[in-house]
Amino acid sequence: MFIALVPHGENAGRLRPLSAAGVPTGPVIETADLAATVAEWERRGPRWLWSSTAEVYPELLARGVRVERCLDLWHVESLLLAHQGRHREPRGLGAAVARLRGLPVPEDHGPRKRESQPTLFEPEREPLPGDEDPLEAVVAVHAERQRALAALPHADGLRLLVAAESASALAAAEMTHHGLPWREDVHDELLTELLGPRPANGVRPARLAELADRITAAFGGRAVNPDAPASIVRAFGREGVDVPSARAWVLKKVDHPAVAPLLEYKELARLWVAHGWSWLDQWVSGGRFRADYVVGGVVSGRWATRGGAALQIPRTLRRAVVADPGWALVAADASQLEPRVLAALSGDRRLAEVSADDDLYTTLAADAFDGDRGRAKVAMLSAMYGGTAGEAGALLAVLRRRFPEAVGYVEAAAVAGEQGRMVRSRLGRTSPPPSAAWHEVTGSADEGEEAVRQGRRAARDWGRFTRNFVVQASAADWTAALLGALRRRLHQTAPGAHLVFFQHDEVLVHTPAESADVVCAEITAAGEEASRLVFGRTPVRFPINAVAVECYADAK
DNA sequence: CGAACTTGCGCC
DNA sequence: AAAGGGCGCAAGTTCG
Repeated sequence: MFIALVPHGENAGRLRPLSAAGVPTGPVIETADLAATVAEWERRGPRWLWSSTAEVYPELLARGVRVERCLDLWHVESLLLAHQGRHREPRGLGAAVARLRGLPVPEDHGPRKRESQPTLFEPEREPLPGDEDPLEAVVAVHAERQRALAALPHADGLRLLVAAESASALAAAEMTHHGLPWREDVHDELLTELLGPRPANGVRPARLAELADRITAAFGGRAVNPDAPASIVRAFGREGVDVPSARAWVLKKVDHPAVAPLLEYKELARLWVAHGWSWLDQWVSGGRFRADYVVGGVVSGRWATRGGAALQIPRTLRRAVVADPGWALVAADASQLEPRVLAALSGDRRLAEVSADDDLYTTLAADAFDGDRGRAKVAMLSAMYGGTAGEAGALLAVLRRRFPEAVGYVEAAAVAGEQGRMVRSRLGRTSPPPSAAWHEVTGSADEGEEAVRQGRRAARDWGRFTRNFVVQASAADWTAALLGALRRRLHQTAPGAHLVFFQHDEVLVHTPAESADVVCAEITAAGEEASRLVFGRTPVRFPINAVAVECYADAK
């Protein structure tokens, strides 16, 4: 059973039960207490149907209501449009109903960037095109999209994908709601230790000022702005040292007294600017960091975040992520997910055998690279990312000889991209078509040397993108299935435990300490469930390393 | 003057 | 050891 739901105003809303096929099975229900009504209906185990989890669910969570399942029309629309190569078209309910009714399609006004911790307020909703009733619009768009989905050759995969993506959207809202446990005192101590005491706003911390002085001294007393790359390059130039840029790895190779303080400055300045005291003020409150996740924010299906840089938390700050007293954090990551995904995608038997080991690269090295794990890894990464520099080409050739199906799979994807064709993930996430400018450059009739060179380069670049897309997007299929399975399992067997963080192939669960073992077991089970759902009966192993810790920094 | 671009680095 | 893929963010610089 589906229940279509449209909120309006202060915790009011309208719902309508639908059959599995999307046909209304009862009258419209009006409620002045949406949260209570949803909680009531939730006991019957429905699948909620709404225009966008990100818009509807946070308010329900704030009122203490969790739902088990939903179908998120924004994601349905997004995945189906992408499947047709229409990545640039707006996805909201207004756009969807306009397409359905043949009306002009309104622009999506993109989600506004959050400035700080979330506040709850009711955003003013624009009227739908043709003044369509929002509840009727949800029902109509859903029915039409289900028909469209059923007619596709990849219907099963896409159905699974929209379910997993909808579950991911629920998980994302719940993660924001619960927040990542964050010890402000630990963070502050760490900053003070590395940078000196907190300075007044706009003033450089003592440690940075001191390093800046040392840098200036090393350049003979002439002022250098260590925050300005051009200034650094010029300063080295005056000393007779030619550097192409001021990147850390470039400077590391330079022998000059300014290098050491510069590298230290860069590292600390980065911490101060990106995750210093103002970050703490802005993003952490009540002992929680509430990241704002954007599910489906990346074409490959990876999540993005809006504000707070939640997916770029420096490793040193993991010290500040500490479980509440009596609670534990279970940190789990899928080890070497992408090569395993490639093994399953391609059906390469020998690579599947290699995946039996928890450390795939060690076995790969023993199998084909004389035990040299470093080379084995470079070869595999080159296959998945399209690397050619240095040794990579030769190593890739070794890999190709030994694992022809696996390497052939990504190379076919690369060729498709070079020719401007779309590629798809296991479940049907679809790469965007290249831009008009790309076709211009690659299809140019200009036979000049420069034009030909540019065309080849653009083609190769796009091939690298599609080569990586099939792996990265299929990994996103797997993690979406994992998240869906895990949040369901946690709810069933680990009361109180909830997901608090997700980063590409890694999750954190905050749980009452006594449930930590159960949580670890459920994560393993969820991984097996995801592998079966996405890849069927594959011999490829997807081991997950799950460990209960008090502090995130103590994981692995 | 603000907008748009560039640079560099954090994470996977 | 670096470079291949994907991001977000902030400061500096240049553009209009």
